[in-house]
Amino acid sequence: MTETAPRPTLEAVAARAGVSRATVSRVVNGGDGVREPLVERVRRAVEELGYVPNQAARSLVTKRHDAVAVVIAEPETRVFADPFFALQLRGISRELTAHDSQLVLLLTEGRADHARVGRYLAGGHVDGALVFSLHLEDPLPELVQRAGVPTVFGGRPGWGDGTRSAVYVDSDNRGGAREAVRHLVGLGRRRIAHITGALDQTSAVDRLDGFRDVMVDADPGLVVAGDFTPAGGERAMRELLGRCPDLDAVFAANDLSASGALRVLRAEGRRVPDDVAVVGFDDMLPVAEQTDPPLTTVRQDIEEMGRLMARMLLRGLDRRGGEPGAGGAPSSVVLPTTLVRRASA
Amino acid sequence: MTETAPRPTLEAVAARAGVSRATVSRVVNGGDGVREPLVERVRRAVEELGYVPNQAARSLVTKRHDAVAVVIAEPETRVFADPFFALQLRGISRELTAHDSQLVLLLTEGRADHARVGRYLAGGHVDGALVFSLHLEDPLPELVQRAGVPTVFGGRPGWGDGTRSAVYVDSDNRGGAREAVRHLVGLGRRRIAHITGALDQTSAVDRLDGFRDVMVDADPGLVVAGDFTPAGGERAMRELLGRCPDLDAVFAANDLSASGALRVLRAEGRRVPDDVAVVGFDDMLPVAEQTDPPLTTVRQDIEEMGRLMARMLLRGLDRRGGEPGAGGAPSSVVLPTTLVRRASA
DNA sequence: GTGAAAGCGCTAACAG
DNA sequence: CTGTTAGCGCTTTCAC
Repeated sequence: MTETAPRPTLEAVAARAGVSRATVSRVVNGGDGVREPLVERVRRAVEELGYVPNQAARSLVTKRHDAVAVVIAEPETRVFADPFFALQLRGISRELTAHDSQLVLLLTEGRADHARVGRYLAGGHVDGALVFSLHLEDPLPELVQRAGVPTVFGGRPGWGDGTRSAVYVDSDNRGGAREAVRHLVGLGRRRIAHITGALDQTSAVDRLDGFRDVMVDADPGLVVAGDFTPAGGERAMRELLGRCPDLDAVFAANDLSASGALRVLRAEGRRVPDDVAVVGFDDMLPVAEQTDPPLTTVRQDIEEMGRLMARMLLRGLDRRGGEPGAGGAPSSVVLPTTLVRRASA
Repeated sequence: MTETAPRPTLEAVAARAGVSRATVSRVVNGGDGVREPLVERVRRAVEELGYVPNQAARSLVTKRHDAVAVVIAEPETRVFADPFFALQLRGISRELTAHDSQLVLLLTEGRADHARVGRYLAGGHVDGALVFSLHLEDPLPELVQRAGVPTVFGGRPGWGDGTRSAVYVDSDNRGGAREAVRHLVGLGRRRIAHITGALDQTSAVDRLDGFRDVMVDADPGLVVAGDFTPAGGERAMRELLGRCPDLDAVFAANDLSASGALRVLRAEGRRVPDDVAVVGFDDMLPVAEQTDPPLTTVRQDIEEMGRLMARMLLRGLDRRGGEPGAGGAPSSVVLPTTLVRRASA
């Protein structure tokens, strides 16, 4: 289990190098304003003792932690099954690493976890938080608000209380959905169905709104609730087929549910895109390119969203240190989407 | 971006409740030894001020952090693409949550990250570490060793220096591989090939050894290196087919590579299992059950491995607090595997 | 039972 | 340039 050697302190290094604690501290933190020979002596002492600064002590006085929490309001099962999170995390991770900040991943599955996460955030472990995958009525926004931790949200938060002024990064879900459906219309399809995402998330609602923008008076039977998973897509597709056997196109709220829909269509002997055209959302390569046929979908740059969230947060944090009010608070960003045509529509 | 209200301190709560800091501290930490009326007064003050203890200050004196680092030596891309990690993390997360400990996920992609992770671990942010997916020559074991952080490894570490005494949880990779190959032999197969995992990981080496245990003098051409990914499985299968067109069975080092192999076999018109029998390793349900045909594979309980790792670590940590030497250091565990028969062999 | 006081290991003025 | 001196916010003896 590895030993726990008592770690040397600044004091010890100072003694060994024959200087004061202050000098050691200076050297450890960049070493400007210390003459070369001393720097060298201190460096050696640090090396010999294997000294590493105690972060708790450091944070206590600096109030900085060089760590950012990423809070995902989903069970691990989903977080790790859905490439969406992987991509977003990759973007975030890249940006944080470049800023020498540590990513701390917090998964919250239920009410009990919320308390723990709240304590963690309020406990001053991190400089800021990146929060995703919010569900309507989610206590998280209020919680980070109360914890007093600077936060950037991934996706527009639903309207809780602390949310009005929230900073977020989102895709143009509604616009992207419109484009997808218009494309289907342009293909001559008339009986266009929609498999929604989890409707307790704004992204799903926005995509549904986009669908309705174009299909103003669509048969209500053509809209079926999914949940962003392949299994949900299968279920929805089956229901759709039962209810409206004459449909000739499907717009699924994301690629994962589109893949499920595709499986059902094939099993039912409907040809794609000849009998039924299918469009997804996300352009998650490992999914969209592997389906049979490859999926026409609305592309959003997920990794870039992650990167942007991190960048906005870090910028905001740095600003606190600098002149107050310089540049003002960052404001939310909505990224554009583009339709990617493949074989399914 | 949310405001940063200055958080109230113990002092403030004490003042408000009209007691000393010591008393507030006692109440906050369980409240034994404080008379009821005072407890009540303090509780109310805490509530009203929204007080949350500052962890940095607390850790500084207690040397506890109620947090455990999970270090995965893989890029996010793989971590999130491979359900293996999801399952293991789920097990860990469950156990840590039950112990009210926070999971801190650290991904290390390259040398630069190692330094950062080393600093993080040595910096005293966590009480212990769970480290996985070690590669041969990986500096991580030595690093945690030097950081002086109690650690449990997932999978037997390769033999670095600090590794001899390392505590780990592993599956019986060699035994499982033997069982898989024997099964194939029992089916009457004679030209049995092996697609290895990433051979810089002990699990892959052990499975290869298991294969060789049974196929003592197999044609060396029947062993091709994979890397635990579906793409690697495809590549290996293609090479195998070119090199030994007469093979009649394949044992793949994990389900993911088996799925790749299956795809190639189908594309090449080989029937599974009639022409070529295939066995995988892991029994990762979302993979093994979805392949066509469903995969016969060696099951290991990955979630349980995670849970066990966490439990062993926590137990070790608790022990430090209690009587020293009680029960001695925990020792490594090797979990058994079982063959799961489906349609592919 | 409760409070006073002494640090945990570090940084940040402030002198010199 | 370097050292001395105060704390950061908390827990924990030790008296009362």
